[in-house]
Amino acid sequence: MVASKPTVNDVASHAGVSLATVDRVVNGRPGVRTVTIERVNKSINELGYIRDTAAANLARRRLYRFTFMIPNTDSGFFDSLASQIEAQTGVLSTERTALEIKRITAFDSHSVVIALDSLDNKATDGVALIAPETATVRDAIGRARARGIVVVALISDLPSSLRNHFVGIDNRSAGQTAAQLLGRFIKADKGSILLLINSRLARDHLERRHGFDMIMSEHFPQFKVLPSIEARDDTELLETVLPNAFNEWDDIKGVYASMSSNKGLIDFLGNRSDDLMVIAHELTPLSRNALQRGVFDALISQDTGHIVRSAVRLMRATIEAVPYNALQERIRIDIFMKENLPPEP
Amino acid sequence: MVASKPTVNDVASHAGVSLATVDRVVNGRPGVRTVTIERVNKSINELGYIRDTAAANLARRRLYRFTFMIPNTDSGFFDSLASQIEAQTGVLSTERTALEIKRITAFDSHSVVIALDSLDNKATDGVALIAPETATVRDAIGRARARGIVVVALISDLPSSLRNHFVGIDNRSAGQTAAQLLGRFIKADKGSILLLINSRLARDHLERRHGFDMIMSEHFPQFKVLPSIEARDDTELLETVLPNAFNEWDDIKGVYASMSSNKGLIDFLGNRSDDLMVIAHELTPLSRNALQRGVFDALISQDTGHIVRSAVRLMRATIEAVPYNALQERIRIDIFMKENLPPEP
DNA sequence: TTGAAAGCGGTACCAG
DNA sequence: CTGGTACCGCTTTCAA
Repeated sequence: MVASKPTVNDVASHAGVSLATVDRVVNGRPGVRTVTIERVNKSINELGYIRDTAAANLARRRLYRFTFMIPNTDSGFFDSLASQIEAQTGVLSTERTALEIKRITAFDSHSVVIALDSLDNKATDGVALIAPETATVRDAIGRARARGIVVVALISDLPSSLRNHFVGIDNRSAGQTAAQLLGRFIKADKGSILLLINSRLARDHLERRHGFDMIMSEHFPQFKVLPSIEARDDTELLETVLPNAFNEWDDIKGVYASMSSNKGLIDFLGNRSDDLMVIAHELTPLSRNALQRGVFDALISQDTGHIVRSAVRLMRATIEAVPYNALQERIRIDIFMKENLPPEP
Repeated sequence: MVASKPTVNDVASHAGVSLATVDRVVNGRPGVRTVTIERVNKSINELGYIRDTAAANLARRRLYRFTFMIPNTDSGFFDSLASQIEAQTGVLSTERTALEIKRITAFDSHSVVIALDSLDNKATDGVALIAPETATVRDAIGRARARGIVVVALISDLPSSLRNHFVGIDNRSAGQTAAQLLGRFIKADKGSILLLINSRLARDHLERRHGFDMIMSEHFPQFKVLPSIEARDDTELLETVLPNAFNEWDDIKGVYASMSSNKGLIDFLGNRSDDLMVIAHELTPLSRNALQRGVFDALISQDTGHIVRSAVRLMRATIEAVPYNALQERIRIDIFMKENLPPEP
C-alpha cells in the first residue's frame, strides 16, 4: 500500500529532467544551471527522496584502501586490534573497502616516520595510526596528507596534527574511572598506589595519569599515588622493576596498570597473595584470565571492533567530505569485572 | 594490480553455466542437478567468490516489516528504546527494512495477546516483544508463528517459547555484577540491602535477583538481602513503599534497583543524605543525572541501539534461514559510573 | 534442469 | 548545460 521510496527516476520525471542531471545535482557536480538545480532540489524535497548508498556504491565501484599501523609490541591488545582488522576485512570487502595492517616498532617515532613516508598515495587512501606525539611524527603526517592521504589517530590522540581525527577513548576519563573504582575497592584507610605506564611519550598514558590523580586527590586523599613506572610493555623489565617497587614501598594497597601488555604484571602478582586491588587496561585473553582468577579486580577497556569500524567510517567520511559525528562515534570506556565479562570470542 | 573480487559472472563462466544457475546454487534454490551444484561450488571455492549482499538486496527488493512491542510504562529506558527504533528507521530504510513501534500495556499479558493476535501477517514479517512469561502469551506467540510471523524476545527472555530468539543481556550476570559492585562499595561491615524489582512475572528481574543473591551469599555474607519489593515502575507506589521499608529496616546500607523506571527511587533518595550505596539499571536522562549528583553510585545498563540492531539482524536471519551467532551478538552488560558516562545523545 | 534478458537504484561516459 | 545509455553484481521471470 505504502508507495516505495522514490528513486532518481521518480525525481527525474517529476522535475522533468534526465537521470544524469538529477545525479549531477544530488552529487553536487558542476555543469547544471542554477534554475535546474533548484527545480531538482524542489522535487527531491517534495518526493522525500533519499539516496540509496548501497546502490550508489555498487555503481560507483570505488575502492577504499586503508592501512592500519599497529605497534609490534607483544601485547594482547594490539593483537586483538589486528585480529579485528582482519575480521572486518571480509565484511568490508562487500563495502568496497580494503584494509591492510602494517606493524611498526613500538615507541619509536622513526619507525612511524619511515612507514608513513613509504606510503604510496596511489595504493593507499587513508591510514590509521598509533604513534607517539613527536615533532618528526607530526611532520611525516603533514607530508602524507600533502600527498592526499587521509590520516587518523588511533587509541592515542595526536591533537597537534590531527584535530578531530581521533578514534579511541577519552583517556582522562578512563583514568578517572580507574581511580574511582580503585579508591572504592581498597578497604584500607591509607596506603600507596602504584601506577604503571607504557611510555612517557604516549599521550594516552599521560592523560590517564592526569585523570587518575585528579580523582584520587579529590576523593581519596588518604592514598598516596607513587611516581609512574615506565614499563614499555617490556615483560623482562617489569620482572626487575616490580619487586624493587614493592620493596621500596611496603604499603602498596592498589595498582593501576595503564599499559597495554599485562604479562609481566600478571606473572609478578600471580605469586603473591595479599589484599592488593588491581585495575588494568584492555580485555585480552591474558587479562581475562587474570580477572577470572582474581589477580585483577577490574579492567578498563575499549572495544577493538568498534575502534576499527569507527576508524574506517572516519576515513571514509573524510575522503567523501561528509560530516562525521565524533561525539556519536565516541568509543565507550568499558568496565569489566569477573561477572560481566563478555563471552570469549 | 590485485584482481577485483570475483562476481557471479566469473563463477558462471568458470563453471560453464549461466548466471541463473549460479544464483540458484548460491541461494540454495531447487531445480539444479547435483553434478551442476558441485561444479558451481567448486568454482566458487576456487575463485574465492563471496556474495555481495548489497547488490543482492538491491536486486531482490524485498521489504522487511518489523514491529517492536514496547511497554507503555513511564520509563526512560523504554523511551530510549523507542527513540533508538525511530533512529534506526532512517538508516534501515536503505536496507529495505521498515520498523514500527506498538506500545502495549505494561505487565499485562492480555494486552500482549491482543496485540499479537491483531498482527497481520501480510503486513508484518517479524515482531520483537517485551512481555511477561505467561501461558496466554506463549499461546499467542505460537499463533503468530503459525501465521508465519517471526517472533523474538527483547530484554526479558521467553525461553519456553522462544529458545535462541532472545536479544538482551544475561540478567543473571547482571545481577551478579551489581552484587559484586555493591558489596565492594559498601564500607560498613554489616547491614541490610534493599532490592527493588518491577514485577514477579518479569523473568529478567527474577534472574537478576538470583545472580545477586548468589554473589552476595558467596562473597558478602555479612550483608543481609531483604525480600524484593515489587515496584511495577509505579512512582506513586514507591512513594509509600520506600519510607516504610526504611522505617522497618534501619540498617539499610545498599540498594539494588533492578526496575526500569527510577523516578520514584530518585525522588525518595534525593531527600536523604547518608552513606547509602545505590546501584540501579539502565542509562536514561534521569539516571544519568542521579549518577552525576551522586544519588546513584553505579548503573548497570544495556545499549538500546545495540539491542534494536541486533533484534533486526536476528529477525532477518531467521526469515532468511541463515545462521545467527547469538554469542557474538550478545548484548554487553555495561557498567557506568560518573566518570565513564558516555556523552549525552 | 538450464539459460537469456530485464531490471533494482545509481553512476559515468559520450554526444549533442 | 543536458540527455542517452551502458554498466555495477545480483535476482527473477519466462522460455527453451
